[in-house]
Amino acid sequence: MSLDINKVVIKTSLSSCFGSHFKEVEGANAFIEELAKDAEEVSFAQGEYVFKEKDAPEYVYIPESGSLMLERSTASGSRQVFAFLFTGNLAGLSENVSYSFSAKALTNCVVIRISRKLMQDIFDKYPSVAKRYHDMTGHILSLILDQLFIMGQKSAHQRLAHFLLDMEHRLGRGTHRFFLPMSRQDIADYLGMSLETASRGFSKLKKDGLISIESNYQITVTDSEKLISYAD
Amino acid sequence: MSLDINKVVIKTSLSSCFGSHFKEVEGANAFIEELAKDAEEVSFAQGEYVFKEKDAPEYVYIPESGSLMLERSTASGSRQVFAFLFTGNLAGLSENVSYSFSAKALTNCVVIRISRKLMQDIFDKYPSVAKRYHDMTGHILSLILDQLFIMGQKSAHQRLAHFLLDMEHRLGRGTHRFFLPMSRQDIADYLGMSLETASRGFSKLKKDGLISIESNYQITVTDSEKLISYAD
DNA sequence: CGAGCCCTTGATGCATTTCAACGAATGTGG
DNA sequence: CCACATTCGTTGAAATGCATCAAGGGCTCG
Repeated sequence: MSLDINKVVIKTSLSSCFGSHFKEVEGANAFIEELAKDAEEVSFAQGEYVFKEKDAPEYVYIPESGSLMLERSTASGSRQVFAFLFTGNLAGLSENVSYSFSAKALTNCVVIRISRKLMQDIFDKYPSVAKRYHDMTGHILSLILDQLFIMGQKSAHQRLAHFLLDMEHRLGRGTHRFFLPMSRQDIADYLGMSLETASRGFSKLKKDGLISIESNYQITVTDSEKLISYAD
Repeated sequence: MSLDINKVVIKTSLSSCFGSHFKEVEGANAFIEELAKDAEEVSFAQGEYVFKEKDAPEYVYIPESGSLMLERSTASGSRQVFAFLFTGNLAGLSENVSYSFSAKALTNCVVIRISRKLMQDIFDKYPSVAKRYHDMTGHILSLILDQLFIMGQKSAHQRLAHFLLDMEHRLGRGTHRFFLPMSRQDIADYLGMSLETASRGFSKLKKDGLISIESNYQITVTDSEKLISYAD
């Protein structure tokens, strides 16, 4: 039940999650001290579930290394992927009765686990922290609206192009090259298309010279402008 | 700059928005007093915009009578409808820099307009009210996730069936009969399909005896069970 | 080297879009 | 009050994008 808040990966994850100027927020330091006492690092192997739908939402989670996927499955076996989470993203923020989705480890990963009770106690003491957290919720809401917009508007190949630009931005660390931690099936379930359509999309973008595929998961965007205009 | 909080429609709208037990929340009464002083009723004619994308998000809005539609349009003229709002729903809750969508009046309507500054002041004074508001945001987030799920999973006709069940629930006031305030085009843009596909969906559901169409906008669900299993 | 897994590619069929015409309801001006 | 225009919804036919079914290829691991 303790967290080494001096570890670089943890500092990085927290500041990426709560924002770079979080330390200036009143109560931020107290919050971090509480994390040091009560939060934990937890490891998950690839394919394990960090939490499942219907679990009581006792914690929120911040990936420190590795990737997660938020998904909801139906009785009939089909699945919708809601989001992919990387270092410093936040999972499980706003459900009350139970989670409405599961979080699955895409890779071996380490997550920071924070109890909701701790969050709530800090919110009660430090409204500024609560406000920041609420802003984060609003930001996530707007990201989901963007996703909804894309799902409603674009053709399958356009959605894929859009997805790749998002991944380039989030995984590329300033370069055009990135490693996808998820399978074609995961991508397809995220974008609401079949595995085959996703695969054909990759092939087409490659053939048209917009991306290159070093290996199945290693992608480079070779023509950002065209990819952007294709995704438009 | 004042609101008659004793008017029945206003009481109804507020309690439907903030929840029936809101009065028991610490600070709820103070909040309502502030509304009485600073909030306003504003009227809009059918087709007018309550707010537009890129407006500074100065207010939040609660429809008191009539219906709103939240939409985002592209330069190329296409449009995604994010939600339909009726009495007691909430619009504009969580954007920071600007709204990421516009709110259009589907009918002549009256909305309660509350300044964000007032909300923030109350939140600072009464964390319980802030908490309730945050819970509402979380609830909306889960509604949008449901919508995203539906968009990713279902066929066009299934999405339409799902939509009609939602409208029955929200507009039917306990009966199976309801009046749709939006056009076929609006429905199509909400569900990510063409106007014609939406229309064919209505026709099919009617032919199969799951709904009856008294007029273009007056719908009765005649076989709930079948409609539910069709939407599943 | 073979097994298993994931990805790719091809062929086919179906769902949905697009294009086009028609019909119903509403409003307007002669 | 009736012709006419306008708007919105329905329906049909053709075209197309995507899913599905099916086979094959490449990679990894034992």
